[in-house]
Amino acid sequence: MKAFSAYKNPALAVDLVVFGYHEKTLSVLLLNRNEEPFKDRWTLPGAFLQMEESFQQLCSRILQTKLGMDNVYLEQLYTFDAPDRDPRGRVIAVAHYALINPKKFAVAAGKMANDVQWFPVKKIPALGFDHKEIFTKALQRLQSKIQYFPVGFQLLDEMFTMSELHELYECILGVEIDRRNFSRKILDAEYVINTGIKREGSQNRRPELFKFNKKLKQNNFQLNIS
Amino acid sequence: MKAFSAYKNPALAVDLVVFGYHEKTLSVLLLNRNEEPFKDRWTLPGAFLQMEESFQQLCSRILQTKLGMDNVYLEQLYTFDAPDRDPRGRVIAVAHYALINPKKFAVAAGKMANDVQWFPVKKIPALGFDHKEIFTKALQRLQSKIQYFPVGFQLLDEMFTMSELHELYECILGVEIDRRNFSRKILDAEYVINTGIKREGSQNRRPELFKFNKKLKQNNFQLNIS
DNA sequence: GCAAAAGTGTTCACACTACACCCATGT
DNA sequence: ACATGGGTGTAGTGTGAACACTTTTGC
Repeated sequence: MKAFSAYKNPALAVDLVVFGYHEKTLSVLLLNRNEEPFKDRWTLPGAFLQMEESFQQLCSRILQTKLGMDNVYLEQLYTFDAPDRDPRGRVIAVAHYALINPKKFAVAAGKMANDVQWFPVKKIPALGFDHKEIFTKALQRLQSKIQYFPVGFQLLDEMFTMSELHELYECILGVEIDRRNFSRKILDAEYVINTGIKREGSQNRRPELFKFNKKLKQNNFQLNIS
Repeated sequence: MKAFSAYKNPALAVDLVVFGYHEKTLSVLLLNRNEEPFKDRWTLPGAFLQMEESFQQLCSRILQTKLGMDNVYLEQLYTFDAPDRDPRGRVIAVAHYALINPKKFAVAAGKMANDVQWFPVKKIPALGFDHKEIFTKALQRLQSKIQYFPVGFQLLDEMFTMSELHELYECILGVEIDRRNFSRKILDAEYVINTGIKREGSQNRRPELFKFNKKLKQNNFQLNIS
């Protein structure tokens, strides 16, 4: 039995598309590279896989060390294999995307110097490597998945109003959705549970607060956007 | 700038789930391993990635050398990373699935000794490694994708009857679909073009032959199964 | 004429859209 | 009283599921 590691293998990395939702804007976390190649260019956070590490562990490592985050929604996206995608040599990137609530990691904002920044998805700068392609694929995945699967709650607080959820969907999908029909669909699908609590401090009528229904039996939800 | 290949990296392989449709049955190609580990067990065909090779190229290499096939529909499925998935050491597998028409590769049947065989998806034997998991994921992907995307034509001949297409969908999805409603949906979505030719040799009325509409503008198709 | 598969049409119910109206709260 | 956002209801339309009938062919 041969030892594979004796052979030359391509390097294996994970790149992360970290989505955050804040002030009615969907954003992505980017790092400003401080070394070649692509020095001073914005890129997705990433790291190389260690020999005994799972993707999950590596993702956590990236999120913790570079971004001070933990315990977030993660999903494998796609594996990018273009032989010339990294000028340093052959690097295969297993892209993942994460959904986080930026508010929860405000503590880590100290680390957030000029070299780590949120960028609205509508205003992504030029990216190094093939990261633009990765980002685009991640956004598409999120947009299609949110139409039939309860993803997106990870971007909000524990409790949220129907309006906030509605705005999130409109923001991610980039379309207008009828407020009342949306509400009915969410309720019919039993995506959320009414906590009975109402949010105080509003200028108008106090909206009801909902939380995500974690014990969702079967998924009836289907949004049908263009 | 460091040379990555100097470091120890996990080995990188591609495993293939090759689907074929024949005599109203969806099948998968399996290889009988003739070496350890999992000697004499059935496994998915696969191979290790070479340093300058793309996934696409590697898939072609596997299909050609092991199976005598070429020019097939291919799609990346998922990347499997469990550290213990291969007893020989750390191997990451980038799974792909392929759709082929077995009839077209009947020539290669000479190669098809006891060690390469089609297995109906309903009768998959115990598989080595984590290949059962890979197979399951591939089938699920195919089942969901066929409901909204014109995949599946690759499994049929160039020209086919509506009944054949209908049977294919029922077979892949494992449900009954109303013949007439199905036909209307396929036609409305402009998935197919009526060639005007009718198939001879039938015992009954001669069915019209269709071919896949390759110039499909936008995809209206949506099947909505269970 | 009969059986069996292929082609076409029709009804009906429900789901989704597009609305309107009332309620609660601050100014 | 009014403006603003929140909560609920309803009428109409269109799509899709369920179903029936006619046509073509071999025996």
